[in-house]
Amino acid sequence: MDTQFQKKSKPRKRNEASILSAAEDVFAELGFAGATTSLIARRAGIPKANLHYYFPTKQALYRAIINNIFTIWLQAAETFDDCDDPGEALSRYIRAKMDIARKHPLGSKIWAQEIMQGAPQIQDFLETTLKGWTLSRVKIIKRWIAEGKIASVDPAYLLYMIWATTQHYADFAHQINTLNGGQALSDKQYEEVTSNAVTIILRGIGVQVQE
Amino acid sequence: MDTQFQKKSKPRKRNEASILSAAEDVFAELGFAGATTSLIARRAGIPKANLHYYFPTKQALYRAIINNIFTIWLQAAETFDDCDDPGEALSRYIRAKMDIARKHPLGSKIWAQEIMQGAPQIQDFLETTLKGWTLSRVKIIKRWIAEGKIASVDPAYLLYMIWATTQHYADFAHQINTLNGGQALSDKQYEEVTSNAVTIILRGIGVQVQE
DNA sequence: AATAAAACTGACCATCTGGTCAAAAAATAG
DNA sequence: CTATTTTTTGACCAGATGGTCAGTTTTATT
Repeated sequence: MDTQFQKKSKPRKRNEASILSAAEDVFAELGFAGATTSLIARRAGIPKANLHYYFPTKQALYRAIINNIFTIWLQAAETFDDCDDPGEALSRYIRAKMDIARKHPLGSKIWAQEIMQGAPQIQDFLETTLKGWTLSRVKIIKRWIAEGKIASVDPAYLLYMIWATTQHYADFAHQINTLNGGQALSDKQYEEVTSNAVTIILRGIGVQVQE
Repeated sequence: MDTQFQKKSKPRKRNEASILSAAEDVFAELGFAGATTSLIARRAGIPKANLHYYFPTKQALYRAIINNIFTIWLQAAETFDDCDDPGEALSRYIRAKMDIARKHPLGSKIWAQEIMQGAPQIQDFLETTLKGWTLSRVKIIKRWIAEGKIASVDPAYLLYMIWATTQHYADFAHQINTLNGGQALSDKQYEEVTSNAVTIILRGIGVQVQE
């Protein structure tokens, strides 16, 4: 029987889920090189040999997690649509990115560490999907500039700024929490921080924004 | 004789320098947990036992590097002075940070990984020096707002945005280079990117900026 | 209940880890 | 040049690492 269409068994589903979750934790905390399969197994509550039954190598496990991160990345990417109103399109995109930073901080950290290490696992993604997406958005932003809808700024640099700001709230959450009296940002604070980012960036590129 | 005032011998100076340089490389690339003393020693061109003669433990070596990063951080911090003109003060600070991001990308990456891992080595610095510095700058920014010199934004969130944008160019240099046709940003591009950041942020908080 | 397939795991392995040490070599001081 | 201090290093250690495997237990199917 073709295993491709075989339903995943109950224990497989349960264990793969808890391994992936533990691995996300550990990879975010220690990076690929620093993470150990025995620590991941311990956090997942299973023996190491069992982990290797589901994911034969540390690399395979890491790649599975990288795949999840891509999926999330693509979801946010889709919110940047070719809209007539740059203010609406950009504010929707920034908000989507801020949302992801809050909901998936571990993925963001793993991504950051991958890039810092020279993207050994995701270089092809950068060169194909990310590059393609960026070029198409650069075109849209250029059109907005040509139509006089936003100030003349280099589109790529604008995107970098959006990425920087939004990912910062995931990657540097610990630093922000420390400055916030040791507390994570509340829902209200996070909404403020999001509005703040949207406002500064939009006003920064000359888009009127109602407060 | 008091060794504290003893001049460092020639070999000591030479070796400590090359070890620190190699260690900065490796820690930035692999994080504290992932870095190995034998790899650092190999890159420094000395046997591992010799490395441990100068830095008894991996921690001691790491702390020495963290100390260097603090020094650099403080240098940038000083450029944010209590100036009458927010535009001038902020643009000077942003430029200083961008400069550091370019000149010391490894330090920035090590800092980023420290924070992502929950700041095991620098928590006290965050709670004392960084917190104190931030509070004092928040006061200055609040005064600017009260005087109507800049728009009403949360000062802390403004600082986060500045940190995010400037550090991004160090931490995510590889991603940016990939999107830049595999080339590092040229001097000219880096100047553009810096001006772009200054412009968007200043305009974003309602400061006129001449282009 | 019988069978086949999937899941589990203790014990094991070669290699690498941070770190030590004693003895040799090089640098420095008198 | 001699004596002393500093530096260098191969060999070594106990523990951890990623990964394997054979045999047992659990689950699913009939």
